Amino acid sequence: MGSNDRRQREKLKLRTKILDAARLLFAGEGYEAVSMRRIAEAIEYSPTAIYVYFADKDTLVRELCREDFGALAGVFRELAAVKDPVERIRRIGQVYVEFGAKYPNHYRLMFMTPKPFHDIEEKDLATRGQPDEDAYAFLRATVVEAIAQGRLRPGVKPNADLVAQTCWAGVHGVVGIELTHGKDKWIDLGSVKERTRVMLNTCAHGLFTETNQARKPKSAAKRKAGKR
Amino acid sequence: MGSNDRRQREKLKLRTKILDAARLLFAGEGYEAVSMRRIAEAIEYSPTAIYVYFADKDTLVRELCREDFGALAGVFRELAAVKDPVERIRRIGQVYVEFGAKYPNHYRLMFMTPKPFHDIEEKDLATRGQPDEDAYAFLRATVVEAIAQGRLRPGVKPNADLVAQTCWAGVHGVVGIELTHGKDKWIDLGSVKERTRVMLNTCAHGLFTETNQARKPKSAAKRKAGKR
DNA sequence: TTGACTTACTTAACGGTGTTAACTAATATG
DNA sequence: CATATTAGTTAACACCGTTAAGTAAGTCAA
Repeated sequence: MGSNDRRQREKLKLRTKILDAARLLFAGEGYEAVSMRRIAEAIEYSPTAIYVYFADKDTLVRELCREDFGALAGVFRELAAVKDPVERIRRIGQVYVEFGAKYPNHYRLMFMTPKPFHDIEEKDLATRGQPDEDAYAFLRATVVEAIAQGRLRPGVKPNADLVAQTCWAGVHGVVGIELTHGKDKWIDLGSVKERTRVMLNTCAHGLFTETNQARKPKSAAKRKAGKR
Repeated sequence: MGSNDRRQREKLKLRTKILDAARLLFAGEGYEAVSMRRIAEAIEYSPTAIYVYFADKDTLVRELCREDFGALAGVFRELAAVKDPVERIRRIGQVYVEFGAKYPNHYRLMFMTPKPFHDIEEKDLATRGQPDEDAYAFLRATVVEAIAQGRLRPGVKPNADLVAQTCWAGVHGVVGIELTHGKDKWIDLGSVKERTRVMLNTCAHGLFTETNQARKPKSAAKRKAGKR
């Protein structure tokens, strides 16, 4: 039955070929440019062959994004090494913006396009492993940690989701403006890097307190590890 | 020559009719749903008649958005009455988010879709009166005022564009998340209103200082007007 | 080994899209 | 009154995502 294995391997190979061809078009020219017919031409199959591997165009492109955003989740996992939770949030934000700026079309699809109505309420396993959800979970966990350490600025409601969503919205906005208005001439946009820095400072000062609090310099001085 | 006038009036009337038909489709179902043929059916003309009035679909829909966003610019103008610049920025943000949440498709087109490459560099008059540019100019002017009053938090670089863009990115992110993930089940999103509030507090505390500074309670006490 | 079944793929077509070319009828102007 | 312009038409082009129907090849039980 080894031939069955071979057939499966070949199937996977074509599937990969489809994804690669689609990725090339998508990354460079965006969702609209990815047409079933163009992919078909690239892989030298008929357009309908693609439907053996993917239910429709949207499924195909989303799968491609899911794969590529796995890389983002990977970088996030490395950031677990950053001890200080507030500093970790800064790093998450930095990485997030870099990723968005690097893969604008991926970002647009994943974070600027509503998901197609998944009408069956298959909440459990179907949605596991989605990089956007994982990324949010990671950010949220970091916020939980910060709250547990009493790092919230007085007056900020200790709601992990609310705080995480505010941080997310901040960097999300920076990316969004970059992608949508980055090439406009009427607005004097500085570098993404600087705008990200200012946004992260704003979130840090607006939502959290520094490790070294002015009033308790001694107790804070103990926690030197994990700072940049 | 009076008949010429009448003809012009009738032309304008049909133009308006086209825009209204397009608006109805666009607001409810989004850009894709606005097809030249659907509009044509609604106004009982042939699809090509539309091209007498608008160069292409994109021009049509953008014109429609431009008109509707004039309302936003109008609300902004009212906000000029708010004396305290930081408070005014909060109000701008509130109005901005409300508008985005109310007209998601308009917002998506204006602030989440890159403008089609306007290849001729007609920077001057062609782009005047664009509501997005006006809105940004208004926000920026308010930031300039805040800076002039020495309201920047120490450590924030006194760059009006940078600060304005950070505020903008903040609320832009709140709207973006609402529009894209507002109906997702995997994320625990609170109300837009609350998320906006937290974001605006974050910006206020992260970028500015309050009028009543702790160290100078007397000089600050004089400025009671314009505060909520 | 043969016949039934399954898999991987093809061709042809359906109903849609934005847009253009060519034409017509009505109006405005010299 | 002839000519030019305007506002609208029909028909077509070149795409699009997707499906139905058919085909050739491989698998597998009898």
